[in-house]
Amino acid sequence: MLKLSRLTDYAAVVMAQIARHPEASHAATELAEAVQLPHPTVSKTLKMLVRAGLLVSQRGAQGGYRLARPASQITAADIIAAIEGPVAMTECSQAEGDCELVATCGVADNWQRVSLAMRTLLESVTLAHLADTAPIKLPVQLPIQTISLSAASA
Amino acid sequence: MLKLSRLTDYAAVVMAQIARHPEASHAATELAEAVQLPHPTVSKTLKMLVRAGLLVSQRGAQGGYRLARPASQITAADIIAAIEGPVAMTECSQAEGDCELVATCGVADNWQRVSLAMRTLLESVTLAHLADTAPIKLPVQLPIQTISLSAASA
DNA sequence: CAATTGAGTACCATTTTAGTCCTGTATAAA
DNA sequence: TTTATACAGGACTAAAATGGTACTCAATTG
Repeated sequence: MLKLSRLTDYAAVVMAQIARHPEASHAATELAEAVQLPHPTVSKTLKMLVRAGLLVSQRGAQGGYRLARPASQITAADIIAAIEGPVAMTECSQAEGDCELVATCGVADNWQRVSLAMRTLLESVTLAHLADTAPIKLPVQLPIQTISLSAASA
Repeated sequence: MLKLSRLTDYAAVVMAQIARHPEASHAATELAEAVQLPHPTVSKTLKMLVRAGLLVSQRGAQGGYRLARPASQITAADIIAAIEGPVAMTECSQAEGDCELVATCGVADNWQRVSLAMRTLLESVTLAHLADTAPIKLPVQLPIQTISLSAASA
């Protein structure tokens, strides 16, 4: 289904929750209650987000998590990458790209273009958009024509 | 990584292979050799593609598989859906949509919009594009602004 | 120093995915 | 009509990813 993993889903929800109160520090326990998810799982997710540089953590009493930068500067692609690794539709879309079938494959180039277009789409959606309870209104203005399937230099 | 499953990847490769010789009937064995993949796996993939209506099969001697319609009328989304089910980024993006967290989630609507934009993107890429050994040149002209994040009626 | 809260690690259960095999059935050609 | 070819369907197994839990350590505050 080309679905996000459940943890990624959680991550988005939690990030949105934090983004709605950007001033405060949010303890894992508090967040877990707010989003109605098991505490250890939320905690795990938060740690991944810290490691990816999307959140900063403060230990000790009165500690908790805060956004590392404004919600408008955190993208859906960032969140997905934090949990699942870089957005890439196929083996060969990744940097390492050690697929032994490249010779007989014949679709690698084109998949990579599609993959790039998807990444661009996801990079155009910010946490501020996601956290907004009202449906997003802004036109994204994706320059998809120039990116997706013509001369991509990847 | 928001990655395609390996079977989906195979499906795309096999479909492209068939698309390059649309006149002939292609036996599973022949295709397996052409793309250098284990025969039973290719066979399984082919069966799924038939069930999804993307291929038609012919039993008996000289039988095999052919495209059910021109390559230009089969999309990447079709192929993905044939193997993985409908393209949907989150639980709640699907028709059934029985996620109990909708209340506390707060990002469902917006994820659905993103999901829809991705689906549109994948629907704009045809098998003819994928099968083309040269990088795709055509501008896709996705009307993404009107679809992705503004008033979607889903 | 004690209470709070995050960090790290290891582990287990479940689910999904991938791959194989076997038996049945339709078709075409000899 | 017989035989070889080739798809159909389903059952089964193995492997991997995923999700979830538990436990211990480290840091900060008061």
